[in-house]
Amino acid sequence: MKSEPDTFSISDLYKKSNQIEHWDGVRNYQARNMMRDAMKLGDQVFFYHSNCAVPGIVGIMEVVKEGYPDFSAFDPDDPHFDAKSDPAHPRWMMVDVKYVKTLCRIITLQELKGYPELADMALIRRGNRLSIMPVSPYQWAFILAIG
DNA sequence: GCCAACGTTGGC
DNA sequence: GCCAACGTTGGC
Repeated sequence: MKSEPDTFSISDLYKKSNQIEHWDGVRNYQARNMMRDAMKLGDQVFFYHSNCAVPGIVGIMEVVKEGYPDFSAFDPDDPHFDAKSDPAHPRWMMVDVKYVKTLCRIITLQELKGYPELADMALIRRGNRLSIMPVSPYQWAFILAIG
């Protein structure tokens, strides 16, 4: 899962009470579908810092609540407000994630691009701007091992 | 700040 | 349903 550290970084998650945050504001159908259908309780997730000086994987978190309506879409004062989503027919979903650990170093996008083993990763493929992407068990183990 | 790559919107 | 215009993402 990507987040811009200027907006919400892994240390912001660390500082949350219970170290839990709801992953609101995602307004992309593919990403929503993953939170709605694919992400299950206890699933581990990489935290990726995007749109910053050194983009890359910075830590690990865990799904502690499965997909449910993103209430930030209902609030006209919220920057992620969407009039087409209402509580009766919520369009956008989110999950809750909990801090697990911060990696000892940033595994940078530049480094990730260098491994043939990761060539199939959605993150690596050119032009992929999804904010939530799948990681295969092999890719997960590989990245943990180089971290 | 630039710009390529996407996703969304809306006229037709 | 097509597709041009537009907005956004995010690396660089």
